[in-house]
Parts: sequence; C-alpha cells; structure tokens
Amino acid sequence: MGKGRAPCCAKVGLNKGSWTPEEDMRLVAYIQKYGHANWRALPKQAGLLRCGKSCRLRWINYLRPDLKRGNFSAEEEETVIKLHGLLGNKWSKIASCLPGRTDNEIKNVWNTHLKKRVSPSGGEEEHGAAGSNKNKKKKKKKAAGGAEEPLPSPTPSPSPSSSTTTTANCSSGDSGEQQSNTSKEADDDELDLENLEMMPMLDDDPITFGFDMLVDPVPAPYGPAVSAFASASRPTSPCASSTSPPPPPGCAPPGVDDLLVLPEIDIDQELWSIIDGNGDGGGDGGGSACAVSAETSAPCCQSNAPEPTTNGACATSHHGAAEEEGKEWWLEDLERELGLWGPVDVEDYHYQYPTGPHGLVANHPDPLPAMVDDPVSCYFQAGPASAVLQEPGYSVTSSSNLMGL
DNA sequence: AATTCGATCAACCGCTCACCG
DNA sequence: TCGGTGAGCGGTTGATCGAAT
Repeated sequence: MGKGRAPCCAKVGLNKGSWTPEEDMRLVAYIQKYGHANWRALPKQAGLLRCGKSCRLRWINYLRPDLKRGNFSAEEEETVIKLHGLLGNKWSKIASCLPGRTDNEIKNVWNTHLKKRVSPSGGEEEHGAAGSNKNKKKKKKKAAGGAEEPLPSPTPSPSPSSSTTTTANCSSGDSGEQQSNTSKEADDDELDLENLEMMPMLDDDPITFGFDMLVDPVPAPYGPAVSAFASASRPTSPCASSTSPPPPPGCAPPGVDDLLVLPEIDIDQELWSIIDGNGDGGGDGGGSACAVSAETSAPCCQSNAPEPTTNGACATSHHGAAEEEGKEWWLEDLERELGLWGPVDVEDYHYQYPTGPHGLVANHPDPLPAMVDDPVSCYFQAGPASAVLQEPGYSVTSSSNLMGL
C-alpha cells in the first residue's frame, strides 16, 4: 500500500513526457548491449535523464524488438475479448497470450473499441474495474504550445481503420513481458489458459519468429523501426540474455557517460560500439545484442540460433540474405521513424522530408536545422566515420552508412 | 480555411507484489 | 519475520491527429 514512497520520477531534473529519438536510441543501444537487469540503474548508466520506470515502459511498450505494430487483427481482437471475459482487466496476462502486443496496447484497444463492441450500450458491467472513464470530457485542446518541443512522433499512428490486417511481421513468441508471469501467473486464476484453444497467433513458432522478421525485406510499412534498429546491429553482436548483468558499477558502459554530454558529442566510437554491439570491446563478455529479444522472445541465440560465430554473433545464417536485403529497408525505416530519415545532400542540405503513412510526417519540424544543430541527429545520420559532427559542414553520408553498414 | 470534437495512444501515477538481507 | 527496495500492473491523463462542422 502506498508505503508513501515518493514517485520515482519525483526527482527534479528528470525528463518526462514524450521520448525523443535520441533517448530512444540511447535506450535501445544500451539495452541491446547490456540488457536491463536493473531498471533503476539503467537510465543513469545509459545517460538518460529518465527514471527507470519510464525507461522500462518505453522499452516494453514501444522499443522492444518483438512488438507487433499496427492494428489488431480480427483474431487478436477476438482473443482479447475472449480473454478479457475470462480474466478481466488483467492486461498483462492477456498480453502474454498475444505475442507482440503489450498490456498497454491491449488496454487501449479494449477501452477504445473492443469494449464498445462487447457491450454496445457503452456497457461497463463487465469486471467493473475497467471503466476507465473514456467519458471524460475532452475539454482539453491542444494547448498548442505543447509541453515540449514538437518532436516527430516516432510512431506513425496506425490508420484508424480497425483491425484485420497487420499481423504480419514482427511479433515473436514474445512472452515478451512474460516477465513476472512466471511467479504470479502460476497460482492465480485457476484459469486454464491452455484450454483456451489458444489464439492462432500462438501457433507461430516463437522461435522462428524472432529478429528475422524484423529484417524482412518487405516489412510492413512503418513497422517498429527502432526494433529494426535493434536487430540490425545484432548481426555482429554477441549474444546474451537479458539477464546479463549490467555493467558493474565501476565499469559503466563505455561511452555512456559521455552520452550525458552528447551535445558536445565525443562519443563516436563508443556509442557506436554500443549500437554496433560489435564494439565488443565493450563486450564485457556478456554483451547482449540478443538481449533485446532474449528477454522476451525466444532469443535468437538459442535453440534456433546458428552456431555461434567466433565473436558470439548470432548473426549469420538466419540473418543472411534476407537481412542483407533488409538492411536498406530498416535503416530507412528507422531513420524515418526517428525523424532522421532522408538522404542528405552535403552540398546544400537538401533534405527529403520524412514521410509517414499519409505522406509527409505531420508537424515534423524542419529536420535540417535539427540536424545541423543536433549533433546526435547528425551522428546517427552520418555515422561515426563521418566524425565531424560539430560543424554544419560535417560530412554526411548516405543513410546506408548508418551503423556503418 | 478555421474551428471543434472525438478517437487514439504514449506516458505517467499510484499501488501491489516479490525478492532479499 | 520484518522491513526495505525494485519491478510490474492497472488506471488515468494528456497530447495529437483526423473527421466533421
């Protein structure tokens, strides 16, 4: 019960609100490399001005590589309805039966349309709790100014058309947050989920589901780019489980601290090491490229994983040709999602505006100034090799240079 | 074209649970 | 056994987008 503990974000100085692409990058890079054994310590070690809770949420609900994006398929909706009938608002449990979906997402979907469908009368009735007064007056109005600078929403909002498509790629035998389920799930609810003639999607082989999906040469439009990002660097990344211990105290991940002063970026190789997974110099042995998925889905490094390569990369076989073909795509996708996308002509900085499902990314701030001003953006756009980040005249390479591909 | 309104979803908050010393 | 700490869950909030007016 309340134990009166202060909110973890109570500390002043911590960022709140929307995540910036840079923050996403840092988080993904860090987790990919070191896993997330300790959420509380993670933000600090990763150089993020966020609380661990926030990081965790962001990772689970958005950055995780095995997330499905897009509308729920009819089967998924069916499943949610069915499970909700059995479990009530046990979103995490429901989510555990829907690979690639998060409790938050399911909760949102339920509250937005499934609930209406089930009881068109606007019915609450079931499982009282639910409610979540959507009836709240939406008196708010944009308040235009917005709390923070308008950042390109990393998520292309899926078109409102409901369901039926998109079950496509991603997703993995998730179990993603199967997390705590282990302990809790066991006892509670005498429900026999196994008898739920479990969802079609569960038929998907959790193992073959992993990262391969993410580098599908023809991924669903606007898929989780960040996920792709995570997976992309994986080929050269050492495998490890998410349980891989965080860098020991005295052994903060190289470059991470530097990240804190990113504006004057000097992290080049280090961050790239992290991202690359390869840098394993930073390896600290247990590096964890696959940690990204390891934690959640069948880690690519496990059963289905190819013989480990010398550097522990879980790359190769299943990241083979398709991956090669996919690289271009996910790179572009990633950049697009992060608002960094667009080949840049060094000469005149002609920028190709990011496009979303509906054309130009709405409200996307002119990326040019951002790129010039924001070394991080520049950094990710240009890659470490392009070094000169401070000056507007830095050399910019094609997007395929991202991550040194 | 401008404004309003409803829908959607990411993120936060508060609480509970589980683990560990 | 107890208390402290961290992780996870569920409910709620608020920003944003698109359709309607």
